[in-house]
Amino acid sequence: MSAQIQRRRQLIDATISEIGHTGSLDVTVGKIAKRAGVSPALAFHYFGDKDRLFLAAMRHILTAYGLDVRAALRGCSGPRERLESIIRGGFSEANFRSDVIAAWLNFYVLAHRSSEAQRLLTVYHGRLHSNLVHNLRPLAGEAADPIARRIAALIDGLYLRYAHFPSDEPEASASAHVMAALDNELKALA
Amino acid sequence: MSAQIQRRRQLIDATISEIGHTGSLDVTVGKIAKRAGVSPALAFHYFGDKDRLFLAAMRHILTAYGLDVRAALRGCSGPRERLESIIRGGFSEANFRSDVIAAWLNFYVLAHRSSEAQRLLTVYHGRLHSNLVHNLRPLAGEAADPIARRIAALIDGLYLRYAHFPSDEPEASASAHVMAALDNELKALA
DNA sequence: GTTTATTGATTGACCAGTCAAACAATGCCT
DNA sequence: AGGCATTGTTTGACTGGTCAATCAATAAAC
Repeated sequence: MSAQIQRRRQLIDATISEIGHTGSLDVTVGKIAKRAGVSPALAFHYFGDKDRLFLAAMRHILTAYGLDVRAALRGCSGPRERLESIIRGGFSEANFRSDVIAAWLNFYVLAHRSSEAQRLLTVYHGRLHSNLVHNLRPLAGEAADPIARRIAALIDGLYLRYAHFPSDEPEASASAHVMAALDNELKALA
Repeated sequence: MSAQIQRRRQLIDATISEIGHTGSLDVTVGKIAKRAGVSPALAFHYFGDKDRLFLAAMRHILTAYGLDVRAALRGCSGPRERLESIIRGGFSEANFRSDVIAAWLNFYVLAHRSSEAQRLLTVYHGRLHSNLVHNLRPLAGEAADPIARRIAALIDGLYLRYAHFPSDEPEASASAHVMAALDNELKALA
């Protein structure tokens, strides 16, 4: 029973790591298994097929991200503080690792083919959007929705850039950019 | 001699179209050739290998984009007008087709592996950035650089979202979002 | 008749997924 | 405690299919 979840976890980690290494979903189950130190057949035994292994890896990343944000939100009082937590969550250490970024990017590509991937992506977008809107409402009223869309897109865009030019936008700078944009949005309302 | 460029063009179009159809770079030369109405061997004859065919397709998209923007800039007088042209260029009909978007997305993934792809991507980023900065300078002075980074990232982010939720952000709305962000940036300086 | 364009046939590598068998642990009976 | 069955874990060997790339041969053009 314990071996089961241990192996699954091992294989999921190896999957993310291997995607990060090659930079694409063009990764063989053999390579993943070797990285995890088990035989390829075991991966099929636990996940059924390659796609389900990828989806499990992505689900793992998404829940980790969700936990991160929720933990950060716990210590906040005002909406402004909460918005900053949400923003920082997107660029937190755990999500800004280059292998995680590569997995995200490829996840976007996978969403073109796999309806389950598309569903997961929709869940992420929906959560981010509603988090942003909820905390923007008291500060921006009616304008909360369009502002949230711009902030979310800006986060994605900065993320995408970091994926290829790490030195360009280090972690802190990425958050700072989004904060600045948020400031501008709110200032413009006055 | 003319057949050469005609076939190349045919194959490049088929490549983009096929990437758009499957939504990924996981596309066989056979499929591309069939779509172009020629034998697979011909693709190898003209492009050498698969990667070079992809790169040629991407170069084609990038030059088309560059021409679009340059043409739009021609009719503009002030920096503000030029900025709007640049923004609209990113979301122009030609670049906002779903197959072109799919190609872009996969191009980002390809840039992880292929140094030539990375080079092309850098060229695009550099051109966009310098276009933005050049026209922001008279309006924003010192702040031109960081603003340009945010605008560029916002464009990329909105583009990425449209890739999966076309109904969410129709063409006009995407430009409008970026214009709004630009307004906010400039207003905040005052 | 020579060059250019094009193809069909083929090859060699790789890879997702299967399967039956080996191996380990766990409990259960006496 | 010691054997024995049952269940879960892990693997090596294999297969069927796919695909990039090659090449020698044919058709077209000039």
